[in-house]
Amino acid sequence: MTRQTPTLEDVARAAGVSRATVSRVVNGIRNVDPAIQDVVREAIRNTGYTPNRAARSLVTKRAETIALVVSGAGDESESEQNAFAARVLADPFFGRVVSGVVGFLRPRSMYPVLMFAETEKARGEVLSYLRHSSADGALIFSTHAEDPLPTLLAEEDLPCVLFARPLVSTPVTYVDVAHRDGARLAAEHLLARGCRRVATVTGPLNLPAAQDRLAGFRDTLARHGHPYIPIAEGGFTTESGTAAMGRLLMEHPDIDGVFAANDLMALGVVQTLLATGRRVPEDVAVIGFDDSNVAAVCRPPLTTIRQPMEEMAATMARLLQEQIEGTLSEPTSVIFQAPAALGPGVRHVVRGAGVRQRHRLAHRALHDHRQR
Amino acid sequence: MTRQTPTLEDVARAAGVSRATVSRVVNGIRNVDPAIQDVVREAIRNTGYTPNRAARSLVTKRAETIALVVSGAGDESESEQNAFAARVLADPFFGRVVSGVVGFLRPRSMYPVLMFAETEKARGEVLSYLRHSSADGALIFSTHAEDPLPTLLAEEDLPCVLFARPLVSTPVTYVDVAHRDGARLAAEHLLARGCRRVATVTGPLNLPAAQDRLAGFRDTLARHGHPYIPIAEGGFTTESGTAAMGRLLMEHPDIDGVFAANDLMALGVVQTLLATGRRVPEDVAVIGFDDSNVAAVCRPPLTTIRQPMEEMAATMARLLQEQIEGTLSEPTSVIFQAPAALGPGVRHVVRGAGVRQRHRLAHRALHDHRQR
DNA sequence: CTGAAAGCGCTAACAA
DNA sequence: TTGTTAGCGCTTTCAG
Repeated sequence: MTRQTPTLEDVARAAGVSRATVSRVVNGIRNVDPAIQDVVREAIRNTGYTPNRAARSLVTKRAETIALVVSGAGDESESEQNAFAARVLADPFFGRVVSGVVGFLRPRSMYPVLMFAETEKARGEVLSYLRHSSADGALIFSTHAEDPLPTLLAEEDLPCVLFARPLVSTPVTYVDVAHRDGARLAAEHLLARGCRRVATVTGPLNLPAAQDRLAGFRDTLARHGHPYIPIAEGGFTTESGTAAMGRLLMEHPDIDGVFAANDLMALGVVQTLLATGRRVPEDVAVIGFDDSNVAAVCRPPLTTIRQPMEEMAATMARLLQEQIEGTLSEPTSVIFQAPAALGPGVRHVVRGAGVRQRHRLAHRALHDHRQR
Repeated sequence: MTRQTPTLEDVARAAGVSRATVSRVVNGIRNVDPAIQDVVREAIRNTGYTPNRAARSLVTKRAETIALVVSGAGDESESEQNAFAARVLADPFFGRVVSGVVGFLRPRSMYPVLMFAETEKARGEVLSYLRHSSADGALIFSTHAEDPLPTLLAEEDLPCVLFARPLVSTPVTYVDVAHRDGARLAAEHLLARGCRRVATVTGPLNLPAAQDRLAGFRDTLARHGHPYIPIAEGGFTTESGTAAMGRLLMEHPDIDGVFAANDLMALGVVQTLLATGRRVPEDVAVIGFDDSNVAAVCRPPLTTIRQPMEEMAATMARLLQEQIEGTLSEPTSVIFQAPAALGPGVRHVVRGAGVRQRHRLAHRALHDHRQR
């Protein structure tokens, strides 16, 4: 019934040459007579041949595929797994990331495989997937600070690139944004607006990103004569933003400016402010930090610090590719500047130029690490 | 350097049996002495063996992988390809779909590979990917009515399931929502609110979904004594909603109720209404149709017809699986009811129960089709 | 119930 | 420059 897909053998026969020769032209290896190349290419066209990935992968140990892994830390129960996936995927953050990755992969005819690694078992599957070269490497997006996956991958020298600097020091390549600089811009924005009683809703403080945004915000305000800043910790969700703002208002009802460590929380903050009869931004100015793109659909328009998420994701893919090809031997990090943008869709002058930094690791530390 | 991953051979040696026997227990084939099974399983545990997918796939012609394909119709230029991908991925619709698919796949330790097929070349790649069983089947999400991909797949009997009924009649399985019923609920909602001068912003009218939503809306209103309904065609984006509402107001400034054929457009509609000094919903009531989940982050809360997107996507995965396993021979369609929900997060009483329908195809039509 | 043997389609030495 | 050959790791007849 189902027509067989043509093999190298078929092409070889059609072209009157050996399999090896066909293989050579398919893989663009020189040392093939140009005339024969033409004949072979013609035969390929006639037969409609395309290489069988499984067969090729079996011998080359290359899948020409990369894994896009969303990983957590815990050991969620079966029932919580779907919820985990749903939560991550529902976040607009995800679409932007995939978009950036796909932008890099597409021209290379590569396709990402989507994996989740929030349990011990799932991590094991990711590991064996990579060990078998079912994927040549992984792009890791952790939702928890203590995610063990990066270390597990690094221990086995499996190619991977992280989104965001990991909490534990692991010799691994990552891409991140300059959180402190972004937070500084947020602080300056509020000050420039004339806010004098500012507060911040932070992300989960065990996350480096959340810490850095808080630190950058605090430092800037301190430098401007505001040594004490009320803070409330949130969980990067809209609901947590709503709650956190409620707590802040309880203690400090006269707040006139708020920096929310991400846009979803900023949304929650705005909702609480409106619900308590305050006007935004007349009474209280709010600025977010752009992980998602909710700022674009928000009324009133949300002021936010723009992260070049797509570019960051594309850069991750590029670094992974270099790692797979062996072009990149040492762990590297690329830090993007987060340019300020007021409101959604505002054209920003400062492009987010990536600043690549060599990550020098003490030999000893690396060694110790390998010893586990 | 890189430790070899253990093979069947290794396990066989450790267990003192042949490769074939190990393979049998790995694949759960009966007719293996229980005692030997234990020995083998122990050896598997000790060696840390996991099957090599490429090798297995080479012989079984099964990849245990499915493709999640976002396909367009046109033949976009190179530069437009990224834009295409970005547009689709930015839409929250996408996250919900992936979430639903992953919900089905995860418990089966399967992972989807993400593909785009908006050009001739990309379609070719998807086809050969499936022909080679690099993926066992495809879940297709078309963004255009004249997408040739479903037909191409059907012609080669490659397993696939579509999201939404295709425009051209193709013997292919699909999952859809009862657009007319949903639109009817939207109409009834507006009438119940007391609206008397209603209008609608439709989707691209070459899409069956957009046609059906329009038809359902019109029919219901006609039945209630409103034979004429102003309409403006949009493109399922926020901007197109803004523009369409502007056109409607130009001709009919006294509109007091609007049905937008999706939420993104509803957002645009609301923005135009507010911008022209109208209050929502006091002056003009707006109801959307939920493709994305923007309704949840919208102020004022958007009233919308809820589509059970995740369940629909999960059902697509299930149908594809059945097709791959050969359990499902004939093309089938599953139509979900779209329950009405007022505002975001409102618990709806009517669950979206899937109504499976056999899709009876005239033998002759099918035959003609196969002849191309 | 178990093992031996023959490939799946491809690449990569190694010869010619 | 080209062909021959030996596998990659697995499943699957076919004997035993």
